[in-house]
Amino acid sequence: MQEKALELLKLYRLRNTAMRRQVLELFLKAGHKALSSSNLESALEKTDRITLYRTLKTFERNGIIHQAIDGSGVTKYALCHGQCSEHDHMDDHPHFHCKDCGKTICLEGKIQNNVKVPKGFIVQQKHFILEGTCSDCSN
Amino acid sequence: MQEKALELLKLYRLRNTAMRRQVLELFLKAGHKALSSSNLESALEKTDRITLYRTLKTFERNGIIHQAIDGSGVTKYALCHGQCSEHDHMDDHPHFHCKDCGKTICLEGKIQNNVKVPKGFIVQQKHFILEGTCSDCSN
DNA sequence: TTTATAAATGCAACAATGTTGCAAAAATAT
DNA sequence: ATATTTTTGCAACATTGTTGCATTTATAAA
Ligand SMILES: [Mn+2]
Ligand SMILES: [Mn+2]
Ligand SMILES: [Zn+2]
Ligand SMILES: [Zn+2]
Repeated sequence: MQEKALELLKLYRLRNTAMRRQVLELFLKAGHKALSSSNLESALEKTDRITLYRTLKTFERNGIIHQAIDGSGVTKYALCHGQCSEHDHMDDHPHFHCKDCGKTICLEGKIQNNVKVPKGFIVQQKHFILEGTCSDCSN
Repeated sequence: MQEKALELLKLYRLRNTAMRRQVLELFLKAGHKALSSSNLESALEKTDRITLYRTLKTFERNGIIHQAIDGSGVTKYALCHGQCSEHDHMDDHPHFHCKDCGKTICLEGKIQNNVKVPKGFIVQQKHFILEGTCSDCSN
């Protein structure tokens, strides 16, 4: 994971700092699971929430992570698996939010939509949230 | 509108207070538009944000209003037009969020979904958010 | 390898929002 | 009119988002 993290930082021309390395490793480890600031904070050795905040913004801006909208009111991010770029995130997949454990994960597949919007409305992005119980919690 | 508000309070057996009447009237006037606490606060004459908070919770609990999840990070509520009940909201319709003016509205129609969830996952609710530019902002 | 430069960090500071406890006030039931 | 039950308003606290600025650090240049 460490190599992958360094690789990514180099690829995106971001300076190699302890915070960035660690946060990136946590996202790589998380895979399709979305992480909140507080998730990350408790997993980090040294934690300054402002620096973390800016790190997340930087990663988001660069298309390394995307916000996983889950309707919980908690801001969560997950690794971009496809190819995202600045302000043009391709995270066009549904998210599942478990009400029991609070976990949010990125699901496979594109969002289908046959929603009719009123005249004059222009749709630029879509978010599909499924809420319920995850496999860990349903047993 | 005043009569309608009083009617609803009676129907749900909620005590007729100034805050409840006014908030309800604002929702009735808003129609399909979702309102945030701060929206409401600036529209109210007398505003105690805690009382407003509890009023919204009460209305939500009773199925008078539902949260309009729009991914903006701002909690917004809109009138339940169908028949919602405690903890069983039927707000099974998409929401449109305008990035330009921040407005969120409830769209017509049920949410379609052909999303495949992994084994063991149980879906209880769905949210569909369309983001873009509303008719007021697209001109 | 040292030094210069550009960027990131850490802290203070502030705002907004969510949330509970509790005494006082108000709405309804008796 | 009075008793009972709810609601309100305030204090208080927590979490999160956000910016400015001086200091530190990473990288580029010499
Ligand atoms: Mn995702
Ligand atoms: Mn709605
Ligand atoms: Zn779960
Ligand atoms: Zn708009």
